[in-house]
Amino acid sequence: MPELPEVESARAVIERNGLRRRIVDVDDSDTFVCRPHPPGEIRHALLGTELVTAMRRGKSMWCRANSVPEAVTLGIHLGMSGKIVIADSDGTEIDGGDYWERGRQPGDYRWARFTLAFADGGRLMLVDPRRLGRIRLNPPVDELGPDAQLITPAQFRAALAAGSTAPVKARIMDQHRIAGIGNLLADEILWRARIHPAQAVSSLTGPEQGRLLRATRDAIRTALREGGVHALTIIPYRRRGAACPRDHAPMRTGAVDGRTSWWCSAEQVLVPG
DNA sequence: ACACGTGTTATGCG
DNA sequence: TCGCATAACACGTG
Repeated sequence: MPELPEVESARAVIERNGLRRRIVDVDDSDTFVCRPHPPGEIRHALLGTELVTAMRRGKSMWCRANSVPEAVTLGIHLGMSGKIVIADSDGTEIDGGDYWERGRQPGDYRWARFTLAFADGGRLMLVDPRRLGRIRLNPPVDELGPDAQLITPAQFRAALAAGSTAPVKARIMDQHRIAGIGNLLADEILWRARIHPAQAVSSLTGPEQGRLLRATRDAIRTALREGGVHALTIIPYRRRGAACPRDHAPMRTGAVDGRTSWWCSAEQVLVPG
């Protein structure tokens, strides 16, 4: 389910198949997913327009509509269980990969929480069982940190600004500082960098910061190339009884930043500080 | 029946 | 006001 690589897949789906199609109907009746907009507000803003761009920063996407006189952007966030599905009038379904299916079959739109209907009969849907995804107009994307895929060394150092006792895992998952890293990607990055998830950011050494940036880039590049976070090395070893695939020490688990975390008991050691 | 969850955000506390 | 921890959100799955 969606972290940066999956969201990028969804963005590409919209870019390939959702742009330059006239919007003739909008279902924005799910007030939880479309909050804070009242029903009809998003519909009114988009009727008669076409989406013309599909952008992404971190896990957030937004599409510019060719509305006049004022520009409108449609913000899309997949949450934990959201997926973009585009179906043509003949029922052919184009999706963003297999990152969330859980037995769902093409044509099963029970959990369509938001729908754009196009003039040719096609539809773009946010399919989202848990309804933790979100649709809104003009999302404040500037509040997000730099995209984790594109972040520069200077931006990365700034995001790790010292003077904080926060766990490093919480810091790299803070979307306001670095955008795009979720729970699974964070575990992979920290495992690659051989850093304990609960290590205080203020205690990270220069070499550790360097390893962290390299691991971030490598993990994201791999996940993008392989089609999602499922392809990352450590994911199959996030389970009771597993051994680290590098040194075969037992994997440990615990809650860090309120999230289930897994790390190698030998290579990722919590040091005081 | 019950706990869990790959994300975000409101709330409370020091 | 800031940083941080926690609960809440919603609902399918094991």
